[in-house]
Amino acid sequence: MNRENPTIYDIASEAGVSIATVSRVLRGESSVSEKTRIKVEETIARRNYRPSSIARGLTSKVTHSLGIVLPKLLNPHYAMIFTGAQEEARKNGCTVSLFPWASLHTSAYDPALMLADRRLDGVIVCVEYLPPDQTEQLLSSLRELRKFMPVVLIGCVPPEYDFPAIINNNAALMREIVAYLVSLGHERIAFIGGVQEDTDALRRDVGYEDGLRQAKLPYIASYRVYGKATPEEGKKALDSILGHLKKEYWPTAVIALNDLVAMGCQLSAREHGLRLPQDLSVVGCDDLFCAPYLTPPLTSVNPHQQKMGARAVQMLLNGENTREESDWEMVIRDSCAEVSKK
Amino acid sequence: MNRENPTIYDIASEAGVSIATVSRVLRGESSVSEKTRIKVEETIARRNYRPSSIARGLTSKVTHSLGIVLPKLLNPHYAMIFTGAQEEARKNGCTVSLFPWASLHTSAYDPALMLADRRLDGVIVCVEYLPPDQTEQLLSSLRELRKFMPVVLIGCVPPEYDFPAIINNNAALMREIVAYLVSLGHERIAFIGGVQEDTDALRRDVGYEDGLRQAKLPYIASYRVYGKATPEEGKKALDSILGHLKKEYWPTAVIALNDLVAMGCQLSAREHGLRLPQDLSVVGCDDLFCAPYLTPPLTSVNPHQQKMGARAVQMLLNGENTREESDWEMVIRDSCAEVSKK
DNA sequence: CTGAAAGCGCTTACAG
DNA sequence: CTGAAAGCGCTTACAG
Repeated sequence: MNRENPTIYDIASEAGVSIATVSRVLRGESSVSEKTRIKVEETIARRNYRPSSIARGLTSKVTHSLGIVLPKLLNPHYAMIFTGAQEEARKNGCTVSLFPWASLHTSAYDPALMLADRRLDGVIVCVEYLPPDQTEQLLSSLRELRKFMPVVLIGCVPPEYDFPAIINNNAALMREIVAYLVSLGHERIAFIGGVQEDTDALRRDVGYEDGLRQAKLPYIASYRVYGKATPEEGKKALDSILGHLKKEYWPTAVIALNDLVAMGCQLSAREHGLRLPQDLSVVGCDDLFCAPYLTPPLTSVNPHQQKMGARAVQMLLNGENTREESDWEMVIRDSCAEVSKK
Repeated sequence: MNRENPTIYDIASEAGVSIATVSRVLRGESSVSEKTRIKVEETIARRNYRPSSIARGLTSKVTHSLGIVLPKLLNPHYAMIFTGAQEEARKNGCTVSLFPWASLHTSAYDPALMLADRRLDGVIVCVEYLPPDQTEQLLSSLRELRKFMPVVLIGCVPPEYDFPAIINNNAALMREIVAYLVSLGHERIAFIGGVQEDTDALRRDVGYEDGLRQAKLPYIASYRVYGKATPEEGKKALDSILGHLKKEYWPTAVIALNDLVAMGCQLSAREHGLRLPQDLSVVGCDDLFCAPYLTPPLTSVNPHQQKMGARAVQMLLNGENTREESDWEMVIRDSCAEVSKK
């Protein structure tokens, strides 16, 4: 492997011009004569010369690389955001690097700042639940980071975060889901998932309760079970509802925090001998690729993740400093049924 | 936003030392006296100084950033590889940037070489099926790329690719799956998915046919349907088998190229009134997170994607130039049943 | 143990 | 239209 690649000096001397001229044809400046441009381009091609973006970054202060901070890539929800961001970045000649969320809030050696070292052109941070004490630390990390590069947040961003952001209107989303289930005749609607103190869960609870109120349905505490947004926890949660309540009080519908939780609920329901969707309607959120292939195909809310990712990149690159609400749509499949009349 | 961050000069002058000394404490050299080290560290902390990795990269030739080229992040299979790579990279102080596969083989403006510009410390390329003419181009792109940085390949790498690689032994894997199904009494075993000319499909076909031969079962061409590795194509493929054959010839088991294809097969089977798994056993591959939540929970092959990603990073960082086989294990769930005796 | 100086590979005024 | 020169923010011999 020949790692001795030519530099701008090699090209300049071989083409018989100065490095300034080479730099000009590299950047497509029009002030170069046809003749010397061709000469330079020819030797660039012949030598397979590629200018170092590192050196460019040093002088021009632009690195054409962005960062994205994700809780976990394994949840396709985040993979979709990443993909949207990556595609938009690519259109603008930028790449995007992945940073683990941990680096932002652990008190380990290198907090937010291993990002800062990178001198990125900007970074997208997908926020997720944190215990209160760590929230404090995250915020100050982000403030520090912002001194080095633009930052935009995605997710259910708490109001005290004074950053440009794309936020989910989780309250409105929950209201719509509840209304949909009510329209199918459901009166016992459970809501599963979310960490109790988290902004996300808080906003969802608001919408959930709003929805119930609007339908003149009582809020029943046993129907609200908190937990992490995983299939396992979703299963556990529904297990506990079904285990603690007499059958006549069992919910006829359950709203899951996301599709992962919904998958766990479906499993729990099946294990309890419930027929889906006749005995239990389930609604998820995020509209993962597998939603149509679950049994029954899962009704979910599509939050347009790729669009969010792409929009975040635009905000970063345009220096927009706004707080926007992302849009979403319900995707009705077969996991909800009209409640059966007794 | 104050983008005027201090440089090593600022720190040096404020601490009353030379930039060489600051550089030394930055890199933890022991040859610095306790006293000046403390003095320097104090002013670094006070000014929130972060050395620029860009400038460092220029001098030291090490950028601490890796690249990964993926067909698509939306298939969790690749997200897992990425995650494994990212975690291993992190342990070594590196980040990893995502590059779309397209950039490697389209004849667009910037072929493989937008990667080269980045002067990465190495890049992982996950290979996937390409039409023969593009294969040629990919190979030459990779050879060019390799002049700039170490490259390791992951996947079903064709033998003519003379690169360090982590390869899947797809033939052995297929043999094991066939043997498993045979042990359940199956004799009519279909195999769905894969692009016919592709190395991956080729290797799998070898294993599939080996397996049949070993069980003294005939190879029946109608049971082998090619197609892209998506749920939609998987469904179409099984639809066509079930549509063209009399019921008595329907397969009792189907091996899907991957879990995505398997999901489509399950759907097709259900639509044709087949009970799963009694009437049709299904085996997938990749062991995606949703496999346990499909109906029935899908038996699949886990290829240890995170391990592959991590190993690839090690090879890159250690300059290992080997061709390794990745290991894997079958995860038996409930999607396969003994074939029902007539 | 510490500093002066060269160099990494570019871009960007500034002259001409 | 083109070149000489300074500068981007570091690291690394080389002296001392």
